[in-house]
Amino acid sequence: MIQGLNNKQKEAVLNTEGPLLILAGAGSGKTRVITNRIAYLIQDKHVDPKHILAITFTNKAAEEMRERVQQQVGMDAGGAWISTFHSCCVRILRMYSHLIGYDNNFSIYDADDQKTVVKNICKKLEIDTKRFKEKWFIGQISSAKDELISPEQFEMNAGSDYYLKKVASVYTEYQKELKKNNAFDFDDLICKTIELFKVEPEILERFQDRFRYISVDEYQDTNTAQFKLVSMLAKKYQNICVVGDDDQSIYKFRGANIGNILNFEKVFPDAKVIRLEQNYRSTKTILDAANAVISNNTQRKEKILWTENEQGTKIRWVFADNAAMEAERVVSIIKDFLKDGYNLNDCACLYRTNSQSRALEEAFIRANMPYKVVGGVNFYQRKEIKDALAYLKTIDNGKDDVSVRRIINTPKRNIGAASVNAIQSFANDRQINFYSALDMGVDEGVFGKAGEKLRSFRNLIEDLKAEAEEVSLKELVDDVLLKSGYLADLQAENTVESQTRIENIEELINKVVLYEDTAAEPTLGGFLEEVSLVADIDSWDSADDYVSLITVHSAKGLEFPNVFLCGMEDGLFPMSAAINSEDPTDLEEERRLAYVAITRAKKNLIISGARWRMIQGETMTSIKSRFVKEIPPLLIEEDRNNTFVPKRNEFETTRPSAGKDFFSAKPYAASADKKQFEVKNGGALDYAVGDMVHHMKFGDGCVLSIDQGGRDYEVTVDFGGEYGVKKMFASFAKLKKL
DNA sequence: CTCCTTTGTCTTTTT
DNA sequence: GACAAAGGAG
Repeated sequence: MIQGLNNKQKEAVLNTEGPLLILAGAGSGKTRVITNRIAYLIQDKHVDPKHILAITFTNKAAEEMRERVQQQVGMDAGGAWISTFHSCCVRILRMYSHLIGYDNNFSIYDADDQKTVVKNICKKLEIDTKRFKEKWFIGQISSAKDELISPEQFEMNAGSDYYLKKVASVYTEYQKELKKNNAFDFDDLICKTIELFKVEPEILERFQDRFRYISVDEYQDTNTAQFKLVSMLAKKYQNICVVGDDDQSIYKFRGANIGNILNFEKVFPDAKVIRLEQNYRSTKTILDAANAVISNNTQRKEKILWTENEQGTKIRWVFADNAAMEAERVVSIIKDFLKDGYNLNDCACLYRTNSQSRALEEAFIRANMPYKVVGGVNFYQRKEIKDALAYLKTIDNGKDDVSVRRIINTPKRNIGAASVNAIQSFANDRQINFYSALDMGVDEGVFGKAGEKLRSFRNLIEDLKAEAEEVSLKELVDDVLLKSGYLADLQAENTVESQTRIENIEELINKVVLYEDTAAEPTLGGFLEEVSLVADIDSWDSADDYVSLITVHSAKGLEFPNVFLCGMEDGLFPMSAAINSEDPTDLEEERRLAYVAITRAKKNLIISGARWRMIQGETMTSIKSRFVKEIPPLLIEEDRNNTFVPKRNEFETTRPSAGKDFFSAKPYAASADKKQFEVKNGGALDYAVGDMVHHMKFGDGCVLSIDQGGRDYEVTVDFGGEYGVKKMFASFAKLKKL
């Protein structure tokens, strides 16, 4: 069990009794320690697997850990709970949520559902959603829940503050609404489990006795509520092991509380602390760079990560002219790696924001190189999938108003807002759920002309409900799509888009089949639950050969021989919001994110950026990220194939909001359109000094001068009036001669 | 009631 | 530029 572990790691594995805090630096083998620890408990200490609870950050990590434990122990560790906080809580709530006033077949609401609920509440409370965004309320409510603040407490804390009072009223309504719909949001899963434990101490004790050995991975990213939950569970036996690295805390925005690392020793006073500081993953160069960057943070536990690995190659810095060319360069470097014997899945492109994947994707498609975008628009967030799931949720949980309202007119049944409002007010009058109101109202004939349409919808749902008891899940889903007319509608549309939607639905059916084949006791509720808790990263599979395109957040916990860190420009990474924030810890969080990104690399790290980039439809110019500048120059070299156009930096001054519309034209695509680019710039412009020209934004103006600047022309135009004299690049301004 | 056009917002990051 | 939400015409 402890072979091949270093002394510190051994110590961490063998210390099974009592509270233990493991501070594990990046690449220090913490996953290995946790799995070995669990295996050691089962095999050497003869602990029954059912007494073990291991919390991981993603389902993927849980699955992997389960496999590795099984491999080591050579037996089924099935009795052990290895899961995420959320799945763990769902499991508990499915058994006992009736004790806190919910049905055990509750729905789980995602961000979209939350927004729908809040939107309705705002309408009811006459809150202007232009001034107060639904998202803002959801954020406030979520942070409150992360800190275990109830609506009542929130109201009290709000005092006479106008804004907080508004939030309090929405929060109160929101909780009422969710309860009425028999639904939990993600935060509720944690909070309501805690509530259950508080209300029913004997249930808590049952779980305390069950989970005598608890471990929590990625401890730095737990929030207050999650910490409270594990503390409660571990209170009786005190065998709790948490593993984390404060330098990799990147979820502050989600309520993660670094204080948990400090608090741990307060809540568990005899906690032992073990530091894992030897890195087995990266070359010296990469590790030195990571250490240099993170040392600029003031808010951290000082630690020294070291490695016995070789020095390795220098980090490469690529600064391309625009995002397309950056992507081209990434692709060509990957081709070089392939020549060196690497596979595609040895390579990953990491970026700060999901929107950056597009430029890379285009380059990969052009190069005919297999790639996979991890994350982006989650499969389960697609319209067609959400629609299908809303049908299933309606069948499973008739109280789920959000789902019923979603599908009542999808596909089109000529049931409009008027009918929906009529049902809602009927429901309000009788204090019943939306669907019950629909059901009763139809029978009592209170909906007038719309009655027949509503009746056939009601009959459809009742029909499917009855069927759900009889047939397999797959048959049920098939029939939902068939009898609702949803599939027929898509087929009739017959567009490329509707075709992809059908394919996605087929994919969903595959997942249903897979679930039915693998689950011990497949149920509709079980399927819906599995589906609502998937993370982006869960779909990632290291076995297939493709390049991974992934956000830095999602890449946490992964490692690749060759890492491309793309879009390293000031304003993008770190984001300008963090740069301009009054709170200096925002920038530190960005730096930790950069640290996470750098430490994903084992052998080669390529950092790239683009001088010009389209952001929200506007082209911006940027400079090298401050984080790249924090890497000692000795460790980094300029990419040889860099194209450098010095003149362009002059335009930085025109950048932020003042020069908003300055480069309002389409960026040219990279090599595919290169010819076009050269013609446009090498060839003569069709206007000259003194000509009148037209600009999309500024209107008509007179050309004052044309200068050769870098590889483009700089044109100065006097537009007169409010815009005055503007300087711009010919290829971007798209001026038309009048 | 639906469809089409226009307008506005958005990009941090996710269980 | 992309997408959702709101507004207006049929």
